[in-house]
Amino acid sequence: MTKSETCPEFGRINEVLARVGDRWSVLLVISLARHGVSRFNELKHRLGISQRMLSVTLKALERDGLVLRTHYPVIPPKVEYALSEMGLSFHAAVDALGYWAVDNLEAIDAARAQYDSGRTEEQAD
Amino acid sequence: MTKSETCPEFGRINEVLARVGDRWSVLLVISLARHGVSRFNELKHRLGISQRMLSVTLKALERDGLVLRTHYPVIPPKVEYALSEMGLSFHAAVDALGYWAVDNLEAIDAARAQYDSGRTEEQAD
DNA sequence: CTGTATCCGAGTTGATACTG
DNA sequence: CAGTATCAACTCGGATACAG
Repeated sequence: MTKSETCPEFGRINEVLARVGDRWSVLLVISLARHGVSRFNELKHRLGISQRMLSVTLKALERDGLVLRTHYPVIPPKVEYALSEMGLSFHAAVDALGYWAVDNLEAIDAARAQYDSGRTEEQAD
Repeated sequence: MTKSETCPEFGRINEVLARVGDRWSVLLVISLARHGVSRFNELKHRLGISQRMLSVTLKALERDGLVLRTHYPVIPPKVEYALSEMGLSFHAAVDALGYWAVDNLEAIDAARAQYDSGRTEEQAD
């Protein structure tokens, strides 16, 4: 684990965020919050995620207690995924970040444009 | 960019979050918020980050307008980094996530322990 | 349908060395 | 002190094939 002991100051927080803050986890949580209980292939399609990553991410999220898995012993198999209470609270925090992103999209683009134009002048050789 | 078009449902937001939501960016913003204006090596030590990643992340953050860079033309060189207004607002959102992580550390550990113990029983062959 | 196992290319990160 | 360049190691994600 290269990331477990980044620095004493952040320690576990960083670890948790690293685990639960990756791209697919976040997307999965948002998607589950929006669409409610969903099935495997449903999520797969909705997110455009590979089976492998969906399986891996879902399992990690389940292990961390953010996602609830319900397996119906029928044929063909049927499994439903839903957010737990903790998953819901996590979504709230993530959503805040999402809103921030929306609110600051323009500002970021502007900052980038300005930064890039500044650099362009310099490399005008 | 492999991540730009994850899925039509999330688009740009996902892109921004991917850019600004990575491990080092988050840590850097938190650290700058806590300790205020900081210098390069100061951050390097504080976070236990490599020169390369610090340089890369700082530059990206500066380009996105989250971090302000002040370069003093003295010898030896002195450069100070600080959060911009946008960086501050980003920190607010990120902090919420940090608090969530702190608040749910125990619950996550518990969930993991339970999940793992459940699996241990099963593989008792 | 819901997964798991394997292979493999691509992107990321860190160590090291060097510059201003 | 504050970076940048380069290279090797590692991780991640996707495709594929197979299993329950």
